[in-house]
Amino acid sequence: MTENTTSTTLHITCGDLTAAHDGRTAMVQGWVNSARDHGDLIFIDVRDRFGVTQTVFDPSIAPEAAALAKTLRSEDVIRVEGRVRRRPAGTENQKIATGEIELAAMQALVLNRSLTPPFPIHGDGDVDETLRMRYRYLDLRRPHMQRNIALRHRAVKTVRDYLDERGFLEIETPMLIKQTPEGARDFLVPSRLHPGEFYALPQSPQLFKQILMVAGFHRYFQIARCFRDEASRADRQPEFTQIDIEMAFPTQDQVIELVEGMLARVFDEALDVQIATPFPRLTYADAMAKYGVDKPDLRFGLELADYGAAFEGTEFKIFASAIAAGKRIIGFVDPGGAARSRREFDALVESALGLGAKGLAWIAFADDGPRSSLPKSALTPQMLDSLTRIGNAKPGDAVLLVADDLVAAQSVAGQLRLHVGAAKGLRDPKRFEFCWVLDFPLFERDAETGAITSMHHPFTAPAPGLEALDGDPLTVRAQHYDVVLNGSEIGSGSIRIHDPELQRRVFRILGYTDEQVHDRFGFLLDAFAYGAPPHGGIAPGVDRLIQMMVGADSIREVIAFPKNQRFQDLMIEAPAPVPPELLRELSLRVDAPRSDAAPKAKV
RNA sequence: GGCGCUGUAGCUCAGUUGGUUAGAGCGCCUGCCUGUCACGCAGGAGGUCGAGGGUUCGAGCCCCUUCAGCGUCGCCA
Repeated sequence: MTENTTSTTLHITCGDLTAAHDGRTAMVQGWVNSARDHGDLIFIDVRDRFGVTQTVFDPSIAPEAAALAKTLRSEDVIRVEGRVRRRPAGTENQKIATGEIELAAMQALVLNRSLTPPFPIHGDGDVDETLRMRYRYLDLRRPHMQRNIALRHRAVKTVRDYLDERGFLEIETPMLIKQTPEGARDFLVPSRLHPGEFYALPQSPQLFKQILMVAGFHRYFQIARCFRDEASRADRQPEFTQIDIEMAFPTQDQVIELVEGMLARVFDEALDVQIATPFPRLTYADAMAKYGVDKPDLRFGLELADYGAAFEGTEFKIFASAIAAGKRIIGFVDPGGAARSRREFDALVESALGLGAKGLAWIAFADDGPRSSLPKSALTPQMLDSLTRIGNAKPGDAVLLVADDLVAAQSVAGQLRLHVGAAKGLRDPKRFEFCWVLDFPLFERDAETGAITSMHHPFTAPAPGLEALDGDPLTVRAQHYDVVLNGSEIGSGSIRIHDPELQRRVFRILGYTDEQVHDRFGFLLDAFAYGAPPHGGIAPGVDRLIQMMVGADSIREVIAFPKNQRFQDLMIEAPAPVPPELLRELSLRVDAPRSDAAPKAKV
């Protein structure tokens, strides 16, 4: 048929063929989206990435083509050539961009037949995810996945343009690097040439991007694949992508402004959504006090407050003893909450217990007088007055309170805030509220071992005022910044340490021996000895950002070939055993149950 | 590793207190149909109720074990 195609035939995609081509001879190629056989008139909708074109087959005009059309089924791949014409008046389809015209088929060719797909391709109905993974090529053909992947492309393209315009160089860093004991579990790659030795896949290009600053590249970025062998989640995958950024001689504000501009442009160009800059900035302490988390969801208020003062001298024994024990009473105002029934409050209490609360106290300021989970005798007028003033509660509101150690109380109250906010429909996925969280502690104490560890990583520079390092390390602030969107951390960065002596001091505080430091980070300290510029950067995560932009429930919806919760690729069936010869070549012996003893999931 | 939810036709699901031959919509197959667009109409095929065991006269339903998927906690510098 190609031979028969004259030079005047327009080769065009299904999305591009419009009324502007009325009267022309044209050819479209694509998949059968749907077939409507009316006997002596057959409509075949041809679909490609760009749209759908209705082709019409009339046996009295093109009998061969019409006979072929009768055999077409969903997802067959076809080529149709004919004349473009306006649809008869009244039969236009307003729902699609190409609905004014149709292609009157003269010739048709089946390029490939398709089996009946295991799930519908047109339409975005729910399908079992195992099945979607197994047939990912069909899943990706579906409209919402095509949209998600295209939007991801547009967003990443915008990032590249934006950073290129600002003098950033895109530089690749190695995937085969050295295992270090810090952080997440590494994926290992055995070395054939060095029997018994292993590479690790990078958890991030952190050290390399700092080395690139020492190397004088000044501004670096990379759309970097990172690997972490930790448990999977709806918003986590064993391999994921970051926009890895590093700059020489930056101030914290410069990094922040760069990222704000980048995100604003990405939302504009990929989503046509305007976001306001600069983003609000909170300190870590403020975020914890007002929202109970270091990644606050600013789409709604319900801010936390310390209600301890209202219970000074209370007769309510639980709170009295909590206060005596130095615990805190943290909670928030639930607007209109006085309308909740007893049953609804009980459900809230259950939710709080599920979140780890020891209990939940509630006081409802109802029109006919206060109701409360507290004993009536405990509800003194002063207490009620004090309660309303602390959170600025109004008649008809309720106050929800948990008592615990500061950290636990904030955490539970913060989660309950999200729970109540979600129940009130305040977590609108179409709204995008960014903020920065600053002034993180540099160190924290490991809850299990009691050891001092880096809150983020050991290369983060402490805030100016180094004398603090000589005192209690836990009081030292970090030049660290997190960018947060709707309650999710979407990027984390810092000004780095560039002074080898300071870096050694931090390692010492973390309890590393000189030998450990030399073994793991010797090359970095060596590099710093040759004129390392002050530097810093950030690494926004691509997957979660795109997930939020498209409003998807899972990161897997914006990754072309994701893995399941057990890190399997169900399409290619990875991981898989390898032939014994390969293992021998790698000097490896497998000590695991035979793979046929525990058969893999088959779909 | 813990906990939770789910598993019934190719897909999405219903299935009452344990009781006749397990249903619906979509899809698939056959036929009819000249303006549909998720075309319509008529007919048809299609089931290891995730798997194994148990209780019972009788199990999709109850019990035990197990597998799988997802969610979540631990974990993720």
